[in-house]
Amino acid sequence: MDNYDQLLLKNQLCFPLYAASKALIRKYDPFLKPLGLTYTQYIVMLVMWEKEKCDVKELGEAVCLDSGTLSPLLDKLVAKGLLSKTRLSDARYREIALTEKGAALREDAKGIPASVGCCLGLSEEEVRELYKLTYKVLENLQ
Amino acid sequence: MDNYDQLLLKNQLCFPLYAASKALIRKYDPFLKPLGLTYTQYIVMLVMWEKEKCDVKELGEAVCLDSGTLSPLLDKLVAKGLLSKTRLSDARYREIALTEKGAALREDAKGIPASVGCCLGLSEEEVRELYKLTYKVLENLQ
DNA sequence: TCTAAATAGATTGCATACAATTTATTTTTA
DNA sequence: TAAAAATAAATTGTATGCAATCTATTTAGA
Repeated sequence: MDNYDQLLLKNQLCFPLYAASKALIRKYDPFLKPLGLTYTQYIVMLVMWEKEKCDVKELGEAVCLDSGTLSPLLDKLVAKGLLSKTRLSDARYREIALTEKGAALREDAKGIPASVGCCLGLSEEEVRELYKLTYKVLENLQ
Repeated sequence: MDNYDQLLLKNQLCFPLYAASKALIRKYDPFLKPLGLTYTQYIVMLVMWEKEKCDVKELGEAVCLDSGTLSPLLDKLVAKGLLSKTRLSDARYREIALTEKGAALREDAKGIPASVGCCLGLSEEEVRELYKLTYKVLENLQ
């Protein structure tokens, strides 16, 4: 352990986390393509299917994205007819809301988690462990 | 467990993996800024510090990036004087090599893994477990 | 109440990512 | 050996990410 070199790629934790994340995101693509969604758009729709309506900041906190990413992305989802964006009485806020079309898309997405999940090749316990550890990292880093 | 809804964001494994990866990458920024590197450039330099020289494809496999990302990124590292790029006798290949300046930068990077590692808030065993699981996912998805 | 501070969201600029295509070169094979 | 297939790297086009800044509005405070 004396010669343990922290600068070797294989001794870095960040790299497999980064690479696994990218690889997993790519696994969604063939399932999301028929729905006309990108991965990031899918994450946003997941939150909207839960919340029905919210403002941009609240949405951003839920998906860990700032307005620099969300603003143009929401415009695209509005253009697709999946979401709507309106000014609130406090005109600094925008209300993002699910449209009927957006709500209907949920049915088409139902099978996706299971389809992707089986590519992982992890046991249920390993999935739980990975889930727990990544959330712990996420919370500690925020 | 009957009402377990796979489409809830909190029931997705992909999201904490994706968000933790982004959060961890951002932790590197203040340490990399003095070296004039981005996170992706740092990952590439990690490999070059090990290999000294290699072709673009080999590098791409090591860092899980394709030529679409690597070509412009390598041009930037060459422009910074950290790497060199030359044609090989088989003129389809380019040899990417560490310059003296690039090799010297390694000293400045030595403390980075430890600096970032302590932000994680994980025990050594948890780090090992997360490392193992993310590599397993990465291998299974490739 | 008038102005300064605060706040939400949009915009700008730069750096990835990656699929798909293109270009340059080498290897195969009919 | 000349055309076809294969291969490495570059280019193109689209979609993030995010820091930094800007704009519009609202709130606080002298």
